[in-house]
Amino acid sequence: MRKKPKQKRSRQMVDALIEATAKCVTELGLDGITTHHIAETAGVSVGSLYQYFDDKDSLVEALVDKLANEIAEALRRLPMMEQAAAGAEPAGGTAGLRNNVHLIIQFGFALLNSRDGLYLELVRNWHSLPTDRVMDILQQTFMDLSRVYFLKHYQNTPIEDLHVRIFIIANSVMFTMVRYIGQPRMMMSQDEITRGLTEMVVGYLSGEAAR
Amino acid sequence: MRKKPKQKRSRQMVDALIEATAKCVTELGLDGITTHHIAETAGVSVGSLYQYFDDKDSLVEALVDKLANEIAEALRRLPMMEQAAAGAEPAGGTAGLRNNVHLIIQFGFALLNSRDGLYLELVRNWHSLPTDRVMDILQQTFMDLSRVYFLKHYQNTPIEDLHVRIFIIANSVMFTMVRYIGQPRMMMSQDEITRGLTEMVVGYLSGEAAR
Amino acid sequence: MRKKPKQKRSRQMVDALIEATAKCVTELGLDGITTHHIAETAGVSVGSLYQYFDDKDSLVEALVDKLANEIAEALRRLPMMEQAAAGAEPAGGTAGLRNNVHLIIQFGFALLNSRDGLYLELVRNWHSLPTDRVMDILQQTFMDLSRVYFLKHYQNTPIEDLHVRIFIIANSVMFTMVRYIGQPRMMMSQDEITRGLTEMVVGYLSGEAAR
Amino acid sequence: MRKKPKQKRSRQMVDALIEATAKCVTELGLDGITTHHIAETAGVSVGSLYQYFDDKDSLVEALVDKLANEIAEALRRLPMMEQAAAGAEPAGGTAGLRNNVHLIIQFGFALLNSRDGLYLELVRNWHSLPTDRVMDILQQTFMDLSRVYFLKHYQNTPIEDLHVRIFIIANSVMFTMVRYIGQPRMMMSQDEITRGLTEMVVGYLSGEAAR
DNA sequence: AATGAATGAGACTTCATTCAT
DNA sequence: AATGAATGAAGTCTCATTCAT
Repeated sequence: MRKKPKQKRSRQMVDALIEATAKCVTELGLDGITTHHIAETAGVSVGSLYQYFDDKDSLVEALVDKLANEIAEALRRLPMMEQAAAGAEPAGGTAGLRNNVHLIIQFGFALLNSRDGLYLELVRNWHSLPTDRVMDILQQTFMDLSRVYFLKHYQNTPIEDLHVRIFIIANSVMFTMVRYIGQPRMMMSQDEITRGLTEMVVGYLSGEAAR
Repeated sequence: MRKKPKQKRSRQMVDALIEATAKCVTELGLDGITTHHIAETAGVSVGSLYQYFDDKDSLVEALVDKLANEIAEALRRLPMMEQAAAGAEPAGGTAGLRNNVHLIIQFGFALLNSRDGLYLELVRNWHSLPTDRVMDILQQTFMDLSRVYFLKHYQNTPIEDLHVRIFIIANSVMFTMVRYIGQPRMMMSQDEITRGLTEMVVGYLSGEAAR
Repeated sequence: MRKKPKQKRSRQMVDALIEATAKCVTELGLDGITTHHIAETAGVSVGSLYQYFDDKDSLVEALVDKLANEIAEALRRLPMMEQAAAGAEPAGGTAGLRNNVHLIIQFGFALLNSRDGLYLELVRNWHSLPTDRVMDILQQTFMDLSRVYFLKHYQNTPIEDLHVRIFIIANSVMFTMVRYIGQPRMMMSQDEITRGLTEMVVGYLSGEAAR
Repeated sequence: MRKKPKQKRSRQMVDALIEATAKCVTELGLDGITTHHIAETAGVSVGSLYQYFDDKDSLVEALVDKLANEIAEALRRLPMMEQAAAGAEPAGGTAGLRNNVHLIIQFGFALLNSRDGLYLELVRNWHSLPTDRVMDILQQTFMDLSRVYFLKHYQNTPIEDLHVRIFIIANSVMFTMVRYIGQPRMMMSQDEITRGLTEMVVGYLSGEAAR
């Protein structure tokens, strides 16, 4: 970012531009956007755009950053997360785990379907984006959540490779969902996918080898 | 494809162009390639390129097609596949399944790491490619393989949602691997990922709910 | 036209581009022009061209439009037209008609010879241009003029097929002139053609069958 | 033309290429044709095309030449022409003239509408073609025909400017017809145009000033 | 003679970025 | 600070013509 938006005016401008970028991405796809489109959508001139952002990529980066924070925030507000944060004892047994996994996956689907597919488009193009921060946030969040469970139930024999499991699960779930939504002809219901993913994840997290 | 390469000469040209496309993709990324680059890499003129392909996209499509066939071929040559095709009885029990899953995942990693990351780059950009055929091939292959196992072991109570499981597994495994390889700072070994994925997949396929 | 040239600067640019197009057409022929040529002639970059016009055709269209208006304006300023517009009584008898027809044909020749043959080149290529508007303007003008005469002299028995006569005359005169000018080796003088055309037109308009 | 087609094979090839050119022109328009299209339509290779013609323009030139001869031939076969050639006395008075003019104009319309608009397209593009020869042929023909009439009827006072009149008439008639056919929305019938043109021409040829 | 693969100059158009006002 | 006109490099694709076989 070229300038630190200290003044109110500037922050408004920056926000407007980021939001315009979001709109353009949903409407034109990540590589359909142009600086003119974004400026026009934001109701400002291209010149102003370059006053606040070094180049087109910085804009997208800022958008991704913003969304990452939004997601982190939304995650933190999930019931289970708040409970965990509050030090509450998680629902015991596999049933509780399954329930929470299920909720998170539903949350993921809701996210990917929200904002007119903005997240979907961004996840699709994650490889040309600085998505790492987002994934980090997600993984960290899941990690925190999982740790609570495992500290609780298997504290005697802690899982060594938790970070590996989290990595695998996060990516498996996320990209399976994205691929599913992207499918034109859906040969299976979202509910089936949700249940399947839940099954897989719970099995993996609580499986024999986990102990 | 604009012309049916009947003559020997033509097929060479087509192959050279596709191979040049492959090279350019690995060197410049999928959306860094240009028709001139490809032609130059193939050692011919742009005109020749358009003599054999309608446009740039057709070239990429041809490349994807070719690779899809290569992969299908390679899969068919995997020991377990040949045995299955030969009607051989699969190794019994979970151990046999685990072993095969492990082998397939290793095969996948080998594939993604081969060709200087060509596959990696293509999978990354699957959303802007006619990847469906490839995924179809892969899923079909896995489906065939899985069926053998399940017909064998659970023929009394066949798995209703096999296609859902295959979809989930194929995407989970593939994109987790891609994400792993794409990670600049690897915090875990490929072996850990391989074992983790194997664990997850086997658990999912042979879990309680599968019966 | 891509942008409404509201600002002074814009209108200058648009005019410069249209004028450059005119120059290129006279120098290179209608299908010898290129966007780069035009931009260069106008002293701007190709990009600017596309800032104001959708494509090459739009430019030519704008040129034709502009010229059409110029011609219409010039016609309106012809003595006979002003008189007619003012409701003045046209010179009586065939002599008056002949005189006016003669003047219009001379005007036509002057037009086709002006601007370094710009009009000539455009009329030659009328079939690939939106020339309809121009012809409409011309025909309408002639129609108006003619009507005055005929209302005056033959009001008892108005000419039923006036529009047919105008169509025939307009095209006959215009293309005969164009063909004449295009002839490399002129075997007859422009004056002879002018008189011949006048003769033919007057004869046709005031002939027996006209009554 | 690069080679004189002495052998039978060659002449066939040349004819096939010219005919293919004709077909392409009617189907694609004069500036839609490509050498490949023509060669393919003729059922030969591009190379062969260049064996017999220097370049694309030579091909079109040959086509125009061929058509010019066909037209000349067709004209010569018109009843009035045969009679004139046979030294027969033309039908006396204006009635005979009118009748013949009418027939020629109908012949012209038939020609322009024949061959799927081939002639139409060529006349439209006369300016980029070596049409002069054709016009010469037509004018000469008309000149011959007219001369018979005028020698007969006005031999005492021969028309000085016959060539001017012929030039004017030929172009007037031809381009008025072309323009008429080209009109998408026909606001008048072909018959009206034919009669109008006849009227004009006859009036011009037999008018006061002609004597 | 015939073929048709190969050539490559050149046309059109886009769009990130700059800079004078 | 804001504007938006101007830039021009770069990319895609066409097609007349040549030349090795």
